[in-house]
Amino acid sequence: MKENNTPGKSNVKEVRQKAILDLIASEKIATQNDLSRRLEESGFPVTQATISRDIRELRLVKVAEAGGNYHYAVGKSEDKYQASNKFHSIFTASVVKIDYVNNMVVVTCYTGMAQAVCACIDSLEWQGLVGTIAGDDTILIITRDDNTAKEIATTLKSIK
Amino acid sequence: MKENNTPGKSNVKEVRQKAILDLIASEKIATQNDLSRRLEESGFPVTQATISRDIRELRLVKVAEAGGNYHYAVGKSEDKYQASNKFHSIFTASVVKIDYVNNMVVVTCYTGMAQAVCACIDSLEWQGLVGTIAGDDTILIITRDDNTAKEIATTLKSIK
DNA sequence: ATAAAGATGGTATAATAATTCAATAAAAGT
DNA sequence: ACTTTTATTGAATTATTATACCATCTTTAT
Repeated sequence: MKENNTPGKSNVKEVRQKAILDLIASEKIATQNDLSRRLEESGFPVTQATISRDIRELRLVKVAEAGGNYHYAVGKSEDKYQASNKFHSIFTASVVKIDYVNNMVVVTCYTGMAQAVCACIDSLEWQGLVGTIAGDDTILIITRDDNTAKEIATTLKSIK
Repeated sequence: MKENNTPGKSNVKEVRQKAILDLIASEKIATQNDLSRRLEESGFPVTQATISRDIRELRLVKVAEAGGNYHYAVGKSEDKYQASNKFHSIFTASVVKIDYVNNMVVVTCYTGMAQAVCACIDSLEWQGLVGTIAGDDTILIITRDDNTAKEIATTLKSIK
């Protein structure tokens, strides 16, 4: 396990991905090679392959604009996530236990926190997630299939 | 100039593009070739080139999902309904997510908004809609049959 | 009716993006 | 320390997507 949380570490990838977000926000980037060039100018010499992977992780999309040009942009769900960036702190502060069975995930929270945590989970717009119900201290997540439930549970556990 | 407004004409391209929107709303399409195959099954035999052009015109985007797969989706700015009517503003301001399974549609809203959104949906007097139940942030719509659920979900998504 | 102009879509190919494979380095476990 | 695991990345390659070019069809104008 690497778990690069070390405060003193440079964490190249994360910084580069922030730079990518800045770049696509401030100018029209049409291709990954364009992005590669601009990144190099900003001090991040990386190849197209790495950019492809960054774009996947950042959930960026390539949209057509009038006139037949294309540019990269942040996807729908990413906007909402940024709007409520408190996901992580609410989540870690409130979640007690995560378990799953069949196509359901049960998230146990401290009393009164389930609604807030559930809103956080909803904001992620998980694919394969059919719906969520939150009581006072428990959230039920219903997924499309058993495997998705497992994946969501695993991911939530990794956040916690 | 062609301007195919002729009422009696079939207008292949437009119908095909609607079919594309339906397809990407109801299943996960990863590549244009996938889409080509599914379209052919639906009675629209077209090549990848045409799909590339349709995707540009429809402003569709390819997004990454957790697990490293990709799928096509409608872009952010693809709102079709007029901004002025009450339904639209309440709906877009409150609805977070729409999904369906079997003969049920689940509409997820920001906390506290589900009742208001549900009233909007009820006001449409959808035929094939059996009943609705709204909690604080989730609406369950029960339909007569599976296909109606799909249709309602697709239409609601196109509004959002 | 014939011509001109625009639209549509296929074929082939160019351009772009995703992935496989291997190398390296950093962490974690023993 | 040393072995193992995991993360990150580039080079090369494969896969996917966009487009240049051409043919065909529809509409509009003459």
